[in-house]
Amino acid sequence: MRVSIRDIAKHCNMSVSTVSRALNGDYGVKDKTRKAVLEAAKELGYVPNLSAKELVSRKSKLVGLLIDDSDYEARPAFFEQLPYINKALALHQYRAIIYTLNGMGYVDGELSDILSLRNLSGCIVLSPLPSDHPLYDEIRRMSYPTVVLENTVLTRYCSNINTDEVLGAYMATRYLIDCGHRRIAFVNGFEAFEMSRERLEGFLKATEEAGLSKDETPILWSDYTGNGGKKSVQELLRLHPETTAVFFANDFMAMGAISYLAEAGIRVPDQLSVIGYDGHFTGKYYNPPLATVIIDNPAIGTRAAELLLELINGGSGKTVRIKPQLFKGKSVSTL
Amino acid sequence: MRVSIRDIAKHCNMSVSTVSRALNGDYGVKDKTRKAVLEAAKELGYVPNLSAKELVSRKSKLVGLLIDDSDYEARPAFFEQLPYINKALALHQYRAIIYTLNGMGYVDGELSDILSLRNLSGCIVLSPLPSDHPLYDEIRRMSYPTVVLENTVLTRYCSNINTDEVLGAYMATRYLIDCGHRRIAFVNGFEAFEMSRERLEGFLKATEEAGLSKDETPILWSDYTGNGGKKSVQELLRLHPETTAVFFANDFMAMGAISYLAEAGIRVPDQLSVIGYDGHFTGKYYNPPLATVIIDNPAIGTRAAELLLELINGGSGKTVRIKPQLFKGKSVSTL
DNA sequence: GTGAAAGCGCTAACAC
DNA sequence: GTGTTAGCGCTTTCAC
Repeated sequence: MRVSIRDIAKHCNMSVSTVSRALNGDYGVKDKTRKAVLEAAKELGYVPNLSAKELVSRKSKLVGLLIDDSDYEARPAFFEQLPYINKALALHQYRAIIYTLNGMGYVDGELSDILSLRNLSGCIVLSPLPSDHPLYDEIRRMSYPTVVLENTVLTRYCSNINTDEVLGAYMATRYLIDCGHRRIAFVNGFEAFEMSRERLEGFLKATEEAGLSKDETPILWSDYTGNGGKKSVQELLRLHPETTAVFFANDFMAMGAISYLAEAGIRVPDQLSVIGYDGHFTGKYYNPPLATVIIDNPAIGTRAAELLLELINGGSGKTVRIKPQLFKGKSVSTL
Repeated sequence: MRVSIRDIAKHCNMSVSTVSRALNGDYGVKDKTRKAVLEAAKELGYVPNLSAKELVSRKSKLVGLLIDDSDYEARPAFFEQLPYINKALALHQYRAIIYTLNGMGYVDGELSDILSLRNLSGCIVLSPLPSDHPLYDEIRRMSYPTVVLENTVLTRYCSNINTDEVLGAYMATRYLIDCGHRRIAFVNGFEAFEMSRERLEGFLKATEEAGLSKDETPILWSDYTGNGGKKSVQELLRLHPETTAVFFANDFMAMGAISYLAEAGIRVPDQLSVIGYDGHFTGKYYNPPLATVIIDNPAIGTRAAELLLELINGGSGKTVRIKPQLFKGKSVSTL
């Protein structure tokens, strides 16, 4: 049978409350007592029962991780963040339950239910969702500690963490400009995402600063997938054949485009320069190695977990911005 | 305050046990009673307290997902499987806790502790680990429902699920042979992994069947990373310049190699044919689209969860093999 | 510094 | 078919 604190108490000739206090590092136990308890616990192979702990304390050392239940392509960042989230949580004995929720079929109140069902201490919303998604409204009304990625949802109980997307897009565009390009197209992802709009802002900032006209810098809207990138670049070549460089709002679109261009006999970067966004790790093995803006997913994962722990411990919601970094690769030529 | 079954009982003028029975779909309650309870539950906004349920029933609807806490490159499959695992589990109200364990620093007994700490119903070991890893020994001794991926650990309480690696590697090699190649190299990953040895077996089966000699079919050992692939292809060109096709035991090695080859001015597939393994989704956006063997991660994820649920419900350990599928891409030429 | 006792929300005998 | 009651393993007053 399983060893409980009652067994330890018996073994040590003490009461269960003393054992409990000793085990939990509370004050009010003699060093000697604590030592005896700890020893007995080890000897008997005691493993605490968290269900019991959670029942009485009305909270668990469990947090929810929410990701959108969509295609894998839509959420590469999550998977680079996860180990870091887990590591930061584990430092404080927290664990993560993964919820894959259907972004489309979201039912109001779902999140609150998820949280209260298991007495979760809080949650991290990892997938970017359209800014007007009901989940965000619910978070604004809730009083559960929550951290939201890639979206601004700031309350007493909710922190945000984002890459500085405006800066990232600015850096990418600026790099193309610095390489002598003036005919620069931007292929963006879904407009409903806050990050898309911010990336656009960064693009515009750089092009305007360089005095490039709207005609020189066409903007296309796509869907963040490789296929979408392929289609967009086809359209781009048709409508704006004078383009010399394209900034794709993520790496997969850039890859899909380059793959298509190669088949069409258009060489990257000799005939067309391409830069992506995200810093997906396969980019460095791409042919050619893909210029991109690296998002610091380890930092985001770690900070997201830390922000959540702060909220759980009574802190207030805040916003954190992570700096991106340019990776030049070999997909951009100098004119 | 939070609504409990006691509140519902009061509200309906019944006892808590009746409410409990009604809520849990047990027999022994009149339809009318159940209906009243269900209605009251909804009206009052009742959310069950799983901690309490778990405490008394001594088990939870929680399973552990174990992944190795190594570089992202080492575990792409997991991330394609996760949504399917989650979906299959959710069908039976199960949820997954993610444990990132340090494969290197594994302490004997760790897994059992993880499982008993939260009364987990079982676990799925998702990352391939060296066959002699102590974790597998522990699983062989344990009596917790466990599903192991990519390794043969079969007990009363432990099922396996694997891709048919021998077949997959055979298909890849056979494809190269069918395209007229006779000088075929194989760049494998870590030998300590069961899947590596099986992939080798498939390679050998195909080459022997075609009557190719050992000299014609050199074997190199690498590490499943893009960088490793790059280094291996360099070595290969030096030692076996007569090679016309290379089979890499995963896609990232193949990508790293192609990326290097392009820089070195060697065209794929014109001068050297390349096929990978895994079917990583970025392969289809690669330049050129990468020939590979597609592992059916959705099926593996779903089946893994189902196997675990079977074990939890008293079933016995079994082995399941999933068929891989050839994707021809454009990285292999016909001689 | 330690013990006794109540109770967290729920299930499962056992009675009726 | 429904109610009563005794816990599940633990924390936390409140005494002493």
